Amino acid sequence: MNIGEAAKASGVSAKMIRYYEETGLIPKATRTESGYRDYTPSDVHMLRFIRRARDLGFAVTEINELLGLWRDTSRRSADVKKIAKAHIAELRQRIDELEEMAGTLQVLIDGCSGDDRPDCPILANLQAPPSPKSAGNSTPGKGKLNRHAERGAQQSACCHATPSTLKPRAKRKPAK
Amino acid sequence: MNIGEAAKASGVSAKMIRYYEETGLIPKATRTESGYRDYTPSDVHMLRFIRRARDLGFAVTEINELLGLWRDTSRRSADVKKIAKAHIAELRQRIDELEEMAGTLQVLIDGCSGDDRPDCPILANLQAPPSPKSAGNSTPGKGKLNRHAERGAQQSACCHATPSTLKPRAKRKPAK
DNA sequence: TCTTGACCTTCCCATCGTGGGAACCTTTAG
DNA sequence: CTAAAGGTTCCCACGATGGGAAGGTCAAGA
Repeated sequence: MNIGEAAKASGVSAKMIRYYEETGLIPKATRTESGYRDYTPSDVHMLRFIRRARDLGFAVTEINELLGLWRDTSRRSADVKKIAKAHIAELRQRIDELEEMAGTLQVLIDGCSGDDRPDCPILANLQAPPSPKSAGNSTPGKGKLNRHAERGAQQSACCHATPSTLKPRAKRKPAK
Repeated sequence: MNIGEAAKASGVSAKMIRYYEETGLIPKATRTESGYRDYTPSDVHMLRFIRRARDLGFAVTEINELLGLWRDTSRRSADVKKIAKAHIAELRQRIDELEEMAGTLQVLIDGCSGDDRPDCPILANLQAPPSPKSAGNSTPGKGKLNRHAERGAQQSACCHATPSTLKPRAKRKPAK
């Protein structure tokens, strides 16, 4: 079947299928004489696996590891569990961060009259947030929340014969 | 003071200060004779406002609206509250999505022995997730979680004299 | 005075996963 | 035979941020 049909059957868009192929997450599809990609039901199965993993929030690099284990019938479930646990920890961390934001914001919203008057605790807080907690905190600029946190953990030193580096295409140095 | 000092004093990196200026979130800084950007304590105040709003998860477009209200001393607090409420709704939605992921994943993790055997409910679920809920669901490919959801809500039709479009540099629409 | 190092400037690139769209080729239905 | 639908590659954009190169500026110490 062609890419459009595979997309419909798997829930992964044609664009993303090409992208996954390009980055090496999935093997290169075979081609028809005219150059169209051709997919088997087995390929669709794999795409659905990927789709589901994305729905659970796994990053593509993590999915790459999961796919390796999926294909390896002599895998140890401990390895799978380890990845899943690392991922859920990340999810919970993000949840915590968002909840901290939401909690603070809710307090401010509750304190805002929301009428025609200009006075607003929301703006007041943005303008001059109180020191985070307890007394004696005199370094207001240091308490970073690290909201968009720690995304640099790419190099997972995995090594199941990592596909083709899993890095998006070229980077043609302009030879300026 | 120069950009490095302003960065230190506000908690916003020099890179981001230049970016905010470029996108029109903040007005263009005055320059010294030699071309260095020059900041007043008032500018730093504004940068701290931005920093705090980012810490609460507000997107730059939302901060743009908040800044407009902040500067407008005859604002209505209702307008501020509206923005904050819209934002908290978004936060809670993201939290819900993440919690759904984490919940599902936790169940799978709990069911995984995590030993040397290959059998693993995590992989099994990725491979063939059960129908979302109740019986009779025969359209397994349709239940999108919409994880990276609805990000297209840019056009907020705000109109407090939006700075310089707030879009990062060029966009040269090919005049189609 | 000269040097050095720290800082500034602009400009480009990368991230991550996804979509939009142009330009062009192939398949299929009418 | 033609037109539409859908395939192909290639480039661009998003959002917010960081890295870094090439070159100018400033301040402190020899």
